[in-house]
Amino acid sequence: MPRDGRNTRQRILDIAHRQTLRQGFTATSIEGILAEAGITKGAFFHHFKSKNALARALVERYAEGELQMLSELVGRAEKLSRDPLQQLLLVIGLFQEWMEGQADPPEGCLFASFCYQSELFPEEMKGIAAETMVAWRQALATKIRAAAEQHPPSVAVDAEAVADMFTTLIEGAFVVARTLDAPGILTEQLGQYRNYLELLFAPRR
Amino acid sequence: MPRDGRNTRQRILDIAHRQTLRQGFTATSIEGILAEAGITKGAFFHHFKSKNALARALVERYAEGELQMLSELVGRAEKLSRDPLQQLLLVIGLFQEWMEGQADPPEGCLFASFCYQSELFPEEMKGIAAETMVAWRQALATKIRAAAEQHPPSVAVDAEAVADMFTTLIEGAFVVARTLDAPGILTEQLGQYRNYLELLFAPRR
DNA sequence: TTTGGGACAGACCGGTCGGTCTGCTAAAAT
DNA sequence: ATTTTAGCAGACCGACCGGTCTGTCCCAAA
Repeated sequence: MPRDGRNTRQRILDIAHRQTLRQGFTATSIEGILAEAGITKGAFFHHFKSKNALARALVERYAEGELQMLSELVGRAEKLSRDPLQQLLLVIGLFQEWMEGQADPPEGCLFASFCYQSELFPEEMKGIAAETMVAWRQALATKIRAAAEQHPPSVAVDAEAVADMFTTLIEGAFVVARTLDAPGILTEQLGQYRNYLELLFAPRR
Repeated sequence: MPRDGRNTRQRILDIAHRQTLRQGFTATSIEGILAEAGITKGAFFHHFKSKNALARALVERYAEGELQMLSELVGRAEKLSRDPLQQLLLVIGLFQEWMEGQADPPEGCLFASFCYQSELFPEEMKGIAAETMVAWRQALATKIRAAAEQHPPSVAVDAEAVADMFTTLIEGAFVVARTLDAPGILTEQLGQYRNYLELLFAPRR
């Protein structure tokens, strides 16, 4: 095998990812990627048979990353505490911690970027994003149900809805943070979510 | 004055709005708008001097609508109750009511659609969106502070953060709802928000 | 009745973008 | 040493898209 092309492929994906978050995938021209990567069309079309193939690779890679982060966070939380409520709070806290520790924190969600252009791409791409979100929902909902058993909530708790609130807040926080130029919104809103969970499962005195 | 061109202008804006939510503004070609509107380029460029002017008009009109809805909801809530907490809950409830009553409920937020392409447009367009979001924040934060005075919260309440949660949840809910093909997410998450507010200001027994 | 301008129609142009194709180069396999 | 092939370069093409320009029609004011 000749020289290793995986570096080039990764660079293309990285650059395309950043540009997509900034200008959307449609406005992300292949030539723009080439310019930033310092390569030519030959290189690009050697790695991706079309621009849509690049889109697919982008969301697939992103989905894998998100799923990996989910399992890692849940795993760590389960080792740090036995109580499901604490595990929940830990998942959120560890997520906040991770974000604040990032050198260049995420500027947005790739799924969100594509979802506002959904008509341009095959349905299956939305399916990949949907699967990822459902995975988070299920993982968190399981913990929420377990927490509700050990800490009888003061009001009825819809586990799925409370779980979806996590994804919802993150997606929304990206939009609001970008619009207001206030990156702090993300951790702030996750703090509110933690607050909500604690109130939900707090013993009524 | 010859025949009235305001109808045409409105139709262009309506069609452009819908297409932008579905494919993003970049992929929304002028010719695509013309085809759906049954007009020609002459008509379009008579009403808008450029495609970017159309973008501006779109977000301006949208911002006006959002501000009007804010003042209308707050006004109605203030007439329906004297208690600031109830007013808050009413604003959310009335918003839910309005959405469920819509023949074709909103498919997304125009600000969000533009924010994921922010690099393509002048900064002032983001400013318009920001002003709108800040208006909601301030209106809600005022109510939240008033509610906190009359109903001493069980934990510290960051009025701005709790207010921003409304916008955040809506923006996020649009993304999640579109991705999961589950339009119900929006009212569901607003229900969680109401829940949170009630828990925040509930008397501890 | 004339005329001026707003409301369009539609041909046309220049640039950009996705995609193709041919060919070069270096390293691994034989 | 030769062959093979992944990795890449870059000229080229056709389609599309934003924008311009000229011309037409219609209504209102003079």
